[in-house]
Amino acid sequence: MFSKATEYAIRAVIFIAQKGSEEHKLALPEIAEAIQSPPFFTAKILQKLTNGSQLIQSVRGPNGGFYIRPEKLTWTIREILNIMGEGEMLDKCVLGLKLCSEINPCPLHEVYKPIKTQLNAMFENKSIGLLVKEMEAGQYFLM
Amino acid sequence: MFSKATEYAIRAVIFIAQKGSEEHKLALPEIAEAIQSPPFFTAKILQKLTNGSQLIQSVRGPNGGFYIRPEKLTWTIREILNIMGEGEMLDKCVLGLKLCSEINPCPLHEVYKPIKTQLNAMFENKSIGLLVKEMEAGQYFLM
DNA sequence: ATAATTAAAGACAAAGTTGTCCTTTTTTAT
DNA sequence: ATAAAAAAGGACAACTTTGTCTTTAATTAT
Repeated sequence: MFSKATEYAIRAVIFIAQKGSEEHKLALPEIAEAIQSPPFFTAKILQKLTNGSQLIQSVRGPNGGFYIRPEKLTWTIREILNIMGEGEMLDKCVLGLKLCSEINPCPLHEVYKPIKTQLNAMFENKSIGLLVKEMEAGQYFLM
Repeated sequence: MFSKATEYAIRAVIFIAQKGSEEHKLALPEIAEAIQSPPFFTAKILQKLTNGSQLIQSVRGPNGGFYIRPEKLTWTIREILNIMGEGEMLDKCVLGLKLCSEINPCPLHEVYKPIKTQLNAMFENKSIGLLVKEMEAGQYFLM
């Protein structure tokens, strides 16, 4: 469904939100280990998540690392997808038709419509903070 | 959601099933035109669909082209996905966890479960023949 | 101030995807 | 038999994705 980079991005953000804070930043190796992703590749992804939107924060030097500001916990997975450039997937036609719409539907348009709605809801309703709360309540895994 | 190749594959199969027959085979340029796909690339994809599974038939020479045997009309989109090597997408974890399962769930497992079920149903219930029938009933597009 | 630590940035490489073209093979029509 | 038509198959190129490594810059602790 998503690229490797996007999968790693979502997993990394959840882990950082769960285990990190401004007082206790997480270093790259720890993050990569926790989500079982290639460290150098993960570094690139985390840069993307810090750069424009500052969904996560990064600090260099001793005791540096990554954390997420509390106000960013209201952001949803949809925002991660947008940053990673895969947000359009949730609007696109299943068959890749550029002009697919209600008045110009592809053969799967009607069946896919409710599924697409649920996919959108899933990614727009699950905030990072909620995911962390759910993870604390149950036993979930990121690797 | 799917690769370009798979999108083209699904659209091509539907078009061939709708417009072609053993008596009236469809040539590559006509197919590529109808589904707005790059002709040479489409040729490669059609080869994949003929080779092992013979989901579609091909005949060389004058008046040659592509068509689909009536018995293949019971096959579903899922079969196309399998041939194109993207069938696993329907079983995989949204976050790409290799070990994600009921007892080892990722944070999105529960929300995604019913959606995955519907995606599977969508691709396994829509036979090629049914899609053609639906297309004849309404106004649908493949480009 | 200096050294150590950490992420940032850039270069690079391998593999996969998308797409094009050319030659060969098969089949049909004449 | 021959020529024409069509797909099959192989080679190739551009681009993207995934992944690695090295150097640089920033920060902190001493």
